[in-house]
Amino acid sequence: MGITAKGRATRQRIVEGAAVHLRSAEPGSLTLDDVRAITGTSKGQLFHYFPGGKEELLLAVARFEADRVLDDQQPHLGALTTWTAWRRWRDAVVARYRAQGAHCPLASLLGQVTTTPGATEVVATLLEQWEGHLRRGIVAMQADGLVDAELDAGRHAAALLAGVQGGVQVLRSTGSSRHLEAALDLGIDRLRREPART
Amino acid sequence: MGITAKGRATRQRIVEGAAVHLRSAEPGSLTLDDVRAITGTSKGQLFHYFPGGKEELLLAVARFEADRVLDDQQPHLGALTTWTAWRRWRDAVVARYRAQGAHCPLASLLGQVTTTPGATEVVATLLEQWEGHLRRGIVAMQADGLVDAELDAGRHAAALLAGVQGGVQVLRSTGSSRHLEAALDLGIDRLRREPART
DNA sequence: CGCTTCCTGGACTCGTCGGTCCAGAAAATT
DNA sequence: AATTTTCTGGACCGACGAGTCCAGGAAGCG
Repeated sequence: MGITAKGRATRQRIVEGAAVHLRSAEPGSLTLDDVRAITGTSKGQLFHYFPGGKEELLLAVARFEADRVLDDQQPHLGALTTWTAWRRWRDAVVARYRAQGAHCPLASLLGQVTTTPGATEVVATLLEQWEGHLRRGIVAMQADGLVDAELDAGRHAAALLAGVQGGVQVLRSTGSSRHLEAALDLGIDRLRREPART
Repeated sequence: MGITAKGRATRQRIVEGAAVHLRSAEPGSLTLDDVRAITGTSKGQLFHYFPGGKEELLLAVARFEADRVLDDQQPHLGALTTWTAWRRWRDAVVARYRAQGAHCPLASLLGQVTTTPGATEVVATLLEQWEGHLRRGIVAMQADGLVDAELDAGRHAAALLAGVQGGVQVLRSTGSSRHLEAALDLGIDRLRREPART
């Protein structure tokens, strides 16, 4: 019945191994043989733990990576209640993606999953949580009178998230973090100056 | 010697046919047989016109599509000299990507090209031109006194481009144009209110 | 018309990769 | 200890798709 501790360990090893491969120089397209090689497992095990085959495996890895994305921005992202926190968050994002360079594990991953409901769901969830953190941060700042209460928090959170996403994408293509930094700096700065309206 | 008119026509037919396929429901991965089927050509022709094989073909299609991206934003993008022009440009971008929905031909295309210098070059060029238009628009507005002259045009152009890119990406994942619109509207609005600084 | 060059078609090869299958080792359970 | 379940290894298969090759048709050219 069910699964043993050993089994769970192996499954975990597979997911993490695949993730490691994605972070390597040339992730290109991840093949099951790649996973086998890096994790020291056999085809049998792969299909034992992921009966849905490659797709199920990749989706598991995608979820794993999606969690990392947010984790890497903590603890700042979870407590954007002061300008200092925003600043630290900004730095963490820039640092993370600059270090990552052209290799966005999630991106190269999702490029391989045939556009299936599962894949979009992973992305949607990630974006939702991310934006939620930003929005709650803005609201908290408003509650403390640090940001104009009139400002539409949801709208600004959405725009900021878009800026970050786009900045990262440009960074992946050109290698420069200029756009990411501009989007972050101007986006955060915008929160300060909103009261100047009319 | 060289190439005849007939040959050029065939080559063009191949590129455009491939582009059509990418715009269809399930572009997934474009195979040479797909191209063959849709363009009524043979393997021989494909390799005759693209000796570099699939990669060279895909790159040609990518360049073709990249041009379309900017063309679809004209004439507005080329003459962002009034607030009305900015508004129209904004609407054109939203309309284009909303219509396109989850299918970004360029994105699904570049996902298939093994990260080669050629691929990044296409993207880099596109982004560069795009940003150049935005920057020149801001500068023009500054010259006419419609935008604060102190404002860093390059920085704002970069942030705006990032917002658009990210907005489109979110739209591709979630189907909602909320982020794209927020990024555009707040980004453009920011140009108006900059003088409020300090 | 003869000759060269370009264009077209499609059969064929060959590597890759996801997925299947089953035999047997290792644990758990009684 | 017996038996049942879970775990592991790897040989094997079949599909698919990129790229090769060459024979033959069309078009330019003296």
